[in-house]
Amino acid sequence: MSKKSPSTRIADFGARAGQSVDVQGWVTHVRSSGKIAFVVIRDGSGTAQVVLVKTEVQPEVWERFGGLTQESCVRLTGVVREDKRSPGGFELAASDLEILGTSPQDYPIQPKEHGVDFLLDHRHLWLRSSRQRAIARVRHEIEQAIRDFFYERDFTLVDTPILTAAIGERSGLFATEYFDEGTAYLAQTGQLYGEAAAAALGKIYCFGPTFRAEKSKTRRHLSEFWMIEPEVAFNDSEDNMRLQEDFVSYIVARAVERRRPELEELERDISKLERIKPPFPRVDYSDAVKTLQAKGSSITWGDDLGAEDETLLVADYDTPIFVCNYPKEAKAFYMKENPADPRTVLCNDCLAPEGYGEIIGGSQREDDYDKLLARIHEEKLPVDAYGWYLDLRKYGTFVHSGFGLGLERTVSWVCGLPHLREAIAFPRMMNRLRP
RNA sequence: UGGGGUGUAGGUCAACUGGCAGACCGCCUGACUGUUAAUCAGGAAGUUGCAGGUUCGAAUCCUGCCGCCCCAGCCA
Repeated sequence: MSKKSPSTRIADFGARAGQSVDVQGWVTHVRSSGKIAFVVIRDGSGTAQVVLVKTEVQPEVWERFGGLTQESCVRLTGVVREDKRSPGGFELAASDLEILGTSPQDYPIQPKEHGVDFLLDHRHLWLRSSRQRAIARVRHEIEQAIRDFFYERDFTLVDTPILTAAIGERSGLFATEYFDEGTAYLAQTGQLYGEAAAAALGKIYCFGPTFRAEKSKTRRHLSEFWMIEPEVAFNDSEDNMRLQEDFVSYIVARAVERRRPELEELERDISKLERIKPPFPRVDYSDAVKTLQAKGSSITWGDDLGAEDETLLVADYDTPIFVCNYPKEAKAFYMKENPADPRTVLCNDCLAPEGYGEIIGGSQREDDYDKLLARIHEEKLPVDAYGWYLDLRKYGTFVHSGFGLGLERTVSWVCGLPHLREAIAFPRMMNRLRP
């Protein structure tokens, strides 16, 4: 490929009206009317219509145009001009066309309906479509908002390990051999390491991929997903929920503020997002059970909320809600016993509206050495593996709380996606390891 | 893992009670100087998921297997 002057981004067309520029990108569409042709190209910054007139270009340029196919990579030279008939308001009157990368005639993705399986098989190409680009940009904005939120509040980012010994959640683990140390497991959470870091730095968060080998095939589960887990020294469960509602509201507001065009591309009802403001309603677990029973659910005290129960409960609200203080048996061993009702623990789930379900699980952590040890025994967990975790209660134990927010579930909710699989570039699910 | 559904052209789907394998989109060829998922004319394109069975005859009925989707459980 030849070296030429720096190319112009389509996003900058407005500032270059009347000037001659070079543009590099991929052909998304070709329309021809005999002696005039329209080529739509995409360069990552935007899409633009290019106009070629047969009588105004060299014969070989017109010839090359005839060879254009969907997703050909091209370099175009021409003058930017304003034109109401062009989709972006500007178009390029082309004088030269160079094909940088050809594309055969069998490009599989059409601007029409496709089945999910087909699209996921072609995920590497599907990403080029406008809807997928919009989702990627919203996800990016949310990730940046997350980092900004914690940075502004003086949290320290701590990267926790992905390869771990058996520790953390109960459900399925991915295993791999680890030198002479036996089996290592892909991390399901960074929380326990986060607790250790909180005693060093006060306010911390970790943000990374987590792995669950659960054999679940639902619209709300991935085998590999990204989780944000803050942990704050001296926060109790109430402080924890205040942090959560501020955090979620900040993320949503940021997406609405800076990614409105993308949300419109996704046909998201933005008014529903604009209602997301703190405080979020708190519903005590025991009250939730009574409400659900009154609505006809078969739930009894002690059960975890099923998906149907969540939907039933959330139907009364148009903001996220907190369901607080679940029975001990339904929750993880590290959650702090509720002094007001020892059958329960100081915890909360945050349920998103519109049926998106649980986006956060959070709790105050058990800071009493003996009670924590007793819970480890009750759950029949290997005490040896938790020696270092118990040390956090042995050496200067402290009230602390934290939570985990599922990134893909949040992105799905903000974008209004029907399934989690579109919320990440290359989803990993039970039956999908490639591309 | 359990329950329900589904599998036909590159894609999305039709095909009545078992009776000639179809449509649209895309692609190819041609026409067209302002198209917006252009339009018009023509064309190519199939091991009906796989294996077996019933039948004069199977995309269609039966058995087994496989893939995928939805729901549930688990969770974020």
